Amino acid sequence: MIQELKRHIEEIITLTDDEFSSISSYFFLQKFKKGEFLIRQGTNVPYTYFVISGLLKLISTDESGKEHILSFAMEDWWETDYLAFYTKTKAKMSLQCLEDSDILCISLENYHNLCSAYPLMEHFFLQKATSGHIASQQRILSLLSSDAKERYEGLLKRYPSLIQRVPKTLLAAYLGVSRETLSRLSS
Amino acid sequence: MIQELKRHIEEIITLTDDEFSSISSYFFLQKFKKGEFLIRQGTNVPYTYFVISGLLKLISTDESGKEHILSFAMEDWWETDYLAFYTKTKAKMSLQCLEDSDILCISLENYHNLCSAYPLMEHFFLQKATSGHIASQQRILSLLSSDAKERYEGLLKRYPSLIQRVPKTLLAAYLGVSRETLSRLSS
DNA sequence: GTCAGAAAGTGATGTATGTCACGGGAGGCA
DNA sequence: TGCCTCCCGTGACATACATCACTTTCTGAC
Repeated sequence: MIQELKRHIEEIITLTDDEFSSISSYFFLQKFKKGEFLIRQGTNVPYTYFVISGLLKLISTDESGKEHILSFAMEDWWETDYLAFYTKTKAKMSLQCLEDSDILCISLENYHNLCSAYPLMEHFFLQKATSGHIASQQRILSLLSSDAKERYEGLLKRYPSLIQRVPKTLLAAYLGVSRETLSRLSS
Repeated sequence: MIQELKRHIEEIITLTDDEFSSISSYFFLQKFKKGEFLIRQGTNVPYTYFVISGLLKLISTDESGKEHILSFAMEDWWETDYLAFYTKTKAKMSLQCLEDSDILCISLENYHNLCSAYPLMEHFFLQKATSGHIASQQRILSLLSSDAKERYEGLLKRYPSLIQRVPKTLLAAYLGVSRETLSRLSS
């Protein structure tokens, strides 16, 4: 199970077995059932999560009760409410399981200690943060420049497996269109 | 001039004068006039830029010739086409001066060398990348959940100085609405 | 197998926003 | 002064999309 993390980290840096076994001790494994919350809007956010298997959604619910999906976190994704996590403030988002999931958790303190002990890991996280930033920018561009249909096609192209795994209602909440509009696009 | 960079870095980490003077040698200063391009869509992106003074826009021009603004880079901002910069591919965006600007430039090679020589700087860049990611996520949320008027008011609140510095046409291109719609919001 | 709830399609209608066209004002420059 | 360009406002009209209401299909629990 923890081997998934090793494989993932070694896509970017190389580690000895000893190093990795020490690194892995900064994490702990937790299993969640479909529907369970890892983070609830308004509560503390003690961990950042790494998805070994399963699928999560990061959502923000507005005053009118409408759910907006900031991201789907699949295998090999890091996710949390980063602002709340780093600043120790209350979550502005919720993180919820769409499937039964195996998750590695790391606390803020352990995260800092890990980076101090292993500068290579800081390098690893920098690359992850950078590519996350690039991906967000791409999404902003698609929201600025594409209509609903183009955004939908782009999503299918980038994550073809998603359409099998989540109901269209959720894809709509990710794309920023109504369920009905998305339904009419397909026809 | 280079002191702006020192002050900026020291908001996050602390450096001796010697360390900083060595760090600063990885950068060089360049002045740009209003209207000049730091990056042109379709060309190489040899540098990441730090804005000492002035104002830039990071834009993507679509097939129909319409400009979309990914960000305004003001004093103390780091900006480039990150994807093109890190992967040494051609720029998908342009970076252009909205005012005469003083800019520090760092090449990819120097960036890597700087991070290797000064792990503290890697830590600094990690924090910057993280907060950039958080800010992008906030922007995605506002595009998903707010209408044009709310987005405009949010922008004014976050960057009240912008409205003095850039024409409304550009604010519209940032918010993802037409110039005309934005104009009608104010009335 | 039955039933309740979720998911998905679809019609009618309302609305926010885009597009096109025009005019007026402010500022740079010969 | 006159001219040109950019910026901004505004009216008329088109359209993409939201919302509401209804129906059908699917699925999972018992």
